Amino acid sequence: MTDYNNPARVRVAPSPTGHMHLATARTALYDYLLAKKTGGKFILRVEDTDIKRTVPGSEQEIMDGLRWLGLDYDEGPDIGGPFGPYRQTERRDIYQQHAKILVDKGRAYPCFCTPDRLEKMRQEQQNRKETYHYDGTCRRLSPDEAARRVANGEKHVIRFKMPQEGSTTAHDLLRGDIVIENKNIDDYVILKSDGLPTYHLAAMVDDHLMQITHVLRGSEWLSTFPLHVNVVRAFGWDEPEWVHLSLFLKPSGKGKLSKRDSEIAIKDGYSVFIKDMRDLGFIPEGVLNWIALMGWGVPEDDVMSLEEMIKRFSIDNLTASPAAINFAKLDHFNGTHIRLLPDPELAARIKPFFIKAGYSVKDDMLIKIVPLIRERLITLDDCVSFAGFFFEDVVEPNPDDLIAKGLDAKQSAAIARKAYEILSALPDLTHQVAEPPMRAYVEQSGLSANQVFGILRVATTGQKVSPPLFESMEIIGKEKSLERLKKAIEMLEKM
RNA sequence: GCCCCCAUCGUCUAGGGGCCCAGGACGAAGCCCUCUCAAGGCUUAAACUGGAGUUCGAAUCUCCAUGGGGGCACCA
Repeated sequence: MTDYNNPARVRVAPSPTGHMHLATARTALYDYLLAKKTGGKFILRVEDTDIKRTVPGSEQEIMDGLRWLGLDYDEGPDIGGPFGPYRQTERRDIYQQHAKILVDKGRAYPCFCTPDRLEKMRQEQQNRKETYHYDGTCRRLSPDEAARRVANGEKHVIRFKMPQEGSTTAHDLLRGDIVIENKNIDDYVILKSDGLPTYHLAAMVDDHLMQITHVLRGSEWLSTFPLHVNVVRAFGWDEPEWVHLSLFLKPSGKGKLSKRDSEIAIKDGYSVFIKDMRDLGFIPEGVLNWIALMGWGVPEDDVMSLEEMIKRFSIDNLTASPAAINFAKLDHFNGTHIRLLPDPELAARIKPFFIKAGYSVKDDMLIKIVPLIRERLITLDDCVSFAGFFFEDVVEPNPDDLIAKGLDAKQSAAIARKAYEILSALPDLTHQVAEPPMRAYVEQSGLSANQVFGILRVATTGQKVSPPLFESMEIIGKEKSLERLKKAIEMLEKM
């Protein structure tokens, strides 16, 4: 059982090597929930030690993404904090000092093997169908000789000296003890020849120095978990609590979700990148609820706000098995949370989508439209296809759509003329005023409401599917509604 | 190939030895409501990977097999 009474310090530590991914968002969410639940701190640390892979703008995208989701961090590269800097390339000296500590302790050693030699060795081992492992050439160097060569300026890396005997037991909150034979763990490079650390050093040093209490990370780290535990112990530090989260799988369930999958998803209006989510019309509440439940089992009432998630979150309810992502479920949560938004809030959120589609939005009209389309939206972007016609001067219906089901153009025109007659005689077209006489007409004409209202719908909105007819005409206004109806009559008469 | 992790409806999951001929959600199908489309309500189909144990009793514990996933870099 996890103690939720002590403030936790948790961190999300993405590397700025591309677009921010769903999995990063979920780790951040759980981190955030744990921090808030315990009154602790949620920290963003940027792991940018691989200069070659660093993508400009990526760090900003991560920060924007976290804020868009509403996962505001308490400490981070742009806002600082008591344990900074929060960008690993700015902590270079710290890692070098710590690498030296390990070397002095005899727990790490300089390695002068060239990348070429290593690559050749890898090839040979592969040919012999062996697992790649460092052959220990430099491990066998005497400390004096190694020190001399380092002093001579010879190019080198620092490797961690794994014990060659025995086994390591590492404890994970979700999976219990993980035991592995030490001989199966290589002497990993912890400090590269460019002077920057690898993850194995940097993350361990930072987590300790930043007083991280719980490390939540993807289960792709499970295989190097025992190494990390050894590094921490070599320093003589206390370990944080470790939680290896389940992986996200492709929608097919075949293989780990990768950045490539976004290219496929985008064709269907989905994405695995947070920045796309926003543009596609997904809202943070929906995305959060969706990713929260992949890897976290809640018995019932699975529609939750961030606040509710904080209340209900528990590490013990996290699941260890990989989860295939399911965009249909994202639709569901997005639609559900859209329906939960108050009118003015929803209005503010859909406005940019109308504008992006080229409409000039009138706010007074927008607020009236919101209740009509709320329960019809899966994404915010859907507002355009549902309600764009409200901001249109004229609509261009497909003539064939004006013909009611089971009737011909002539009959449809007659109905339209009658409707025009009834509606134009009314003082205004509020739905309370307009609907009763039209219902009465349907009644006495022997036609179906579907037929009559269908013609009116296509005539006034220009589309076969629309928000409720009379409520829509009310917003369009009497003048414009009749104008559109008249035009439709003309179209029908020409057929 | 080697090492590690995981295993309940199509998907996400509840389940901690009897409360389970297995519950919820998404999706699917049907019905109701209905001016279209939704939303909403009701209903149905749909799962404990297999085999050995342990036990009076196993979805739950153990082992093996199988399947799935991850890792095997001077990447994170």
